Amino acid sequence: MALTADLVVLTIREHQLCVLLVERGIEPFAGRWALPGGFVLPSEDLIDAAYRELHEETGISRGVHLEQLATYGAPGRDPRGRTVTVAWLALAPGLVEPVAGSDAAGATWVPVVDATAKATSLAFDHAEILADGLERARAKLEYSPLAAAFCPPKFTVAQLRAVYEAVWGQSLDPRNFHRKVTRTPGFLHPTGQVSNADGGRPAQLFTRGGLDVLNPPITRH
Amino acid sequence: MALTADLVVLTIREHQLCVLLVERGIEPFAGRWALPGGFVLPSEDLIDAAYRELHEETGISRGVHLEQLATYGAPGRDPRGRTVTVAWLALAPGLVEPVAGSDAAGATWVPVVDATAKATSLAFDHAEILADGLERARAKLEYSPLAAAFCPPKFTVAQLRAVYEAVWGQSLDPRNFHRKVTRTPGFLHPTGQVSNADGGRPAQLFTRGGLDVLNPPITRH
DNA sequence: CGAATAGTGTCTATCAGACACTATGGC
DNA sequence: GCCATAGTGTCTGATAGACACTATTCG
Repeated sequence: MALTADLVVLTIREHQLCVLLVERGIEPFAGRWALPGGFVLPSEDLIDAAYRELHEETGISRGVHLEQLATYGAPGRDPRGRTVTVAWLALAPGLVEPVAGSDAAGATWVPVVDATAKATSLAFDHAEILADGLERARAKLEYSPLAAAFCPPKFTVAQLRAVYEAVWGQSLDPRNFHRKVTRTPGFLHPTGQVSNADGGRPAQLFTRGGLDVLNPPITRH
Repeated sequence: MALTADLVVLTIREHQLCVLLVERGIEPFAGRWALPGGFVLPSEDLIDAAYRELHEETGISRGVHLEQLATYGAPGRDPRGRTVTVAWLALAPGLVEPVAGSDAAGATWVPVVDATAKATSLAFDHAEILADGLERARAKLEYSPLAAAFCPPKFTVAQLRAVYEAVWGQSLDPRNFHRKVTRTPGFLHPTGQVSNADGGRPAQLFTRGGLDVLNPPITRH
């Protein structure tokens, strides 16, 4: 019984939700796009395998949210034989560049709209895993402060709103959003610094607060 | 690499949330309580293994909600060697009796207050798995119509409320609860029949509606 | 009748969404 | 001044929770 760890790594680039995909260099599915991943080592904890693969593909090892997604083990999912994969969801800030110098022939950020449109061209059952990961991410933005995981350590309310808009694919009222997130105690921690990167009035910079459940949630429409 | 399926099977008995536990007959952890489970067969789908184990322990094969919980694979979790387990959450109506004639030395419904109090006496990492299952069940009652999975095919609003009260461990206002669940379109489907089992005014009997997400949710205080 | 449970109506505080308005920067 | 973005105030409709009240059965 072979055990692997596969990763749904999401980030925001140019206001678009993107997923990290690799082009497979070997059979099966050589030349096809796949989620990054690999075998779990014999005495390695499952989450350590996920962190290791994440580091090998992206070069990053800190500041990334990582949570277990689900486990997939349909008997025919790998033509080489029985392989069970534990899938993980990782959320990375937008500034991360994937490294091509690893075992990934070419790791690239692909907009999820493109990836899901070409879902049938993904290797193994990775289209299903990707869909589950997207659903999990979209749902968790509502009731957890997870959106901040897509932002750099210090960020503005507008940056945070851009995350919600990219993940949900819908625009939100900037004024109501601002009021909502700043008046949820523990969600954001003000730094006193400002950023005027966008040409308008300078915006306050925040860091992530210690909250882990949003109550009331940020509602999606 | 050994792969197993373990089950957190919950039900309501006498207004108490109970979990199905078995007494282990063999080493390791012989004589200790454990979650029911067993090995996944070489060419068996993961969910089929979960259904099979569930059937072997409880005799039931239909009308049970079953969903994947998480996968646990810490290197030292099984003293016999590397074993990864996919844990499942099952919710059963209250009338189910466990069968003792299977490979389980003795499967019993244990109130979760007792099971969590004696958490350290559970085999393997089953205390952690049980805690995760309980947390999942409690959270899902809020935003899904899952509570009906604890009820027989036809049930009253009071029975449904008893599920929420047992799982959450808090009492709810019967009048507001009634208004809430009956005015959420698609949650409950009226049958036109009544039940007068409780001595007061006869109550309407409902079946589960087709809804799969409660919006707005049933809030937990 | 009283006791018990089922079910409805109503009040109030709160909140999401819409949107007018003010604040503060660059050009 | 003009434009863009940041941030606040206010109105309205919806809703959760508290609880008075009516309805229907049993004994």
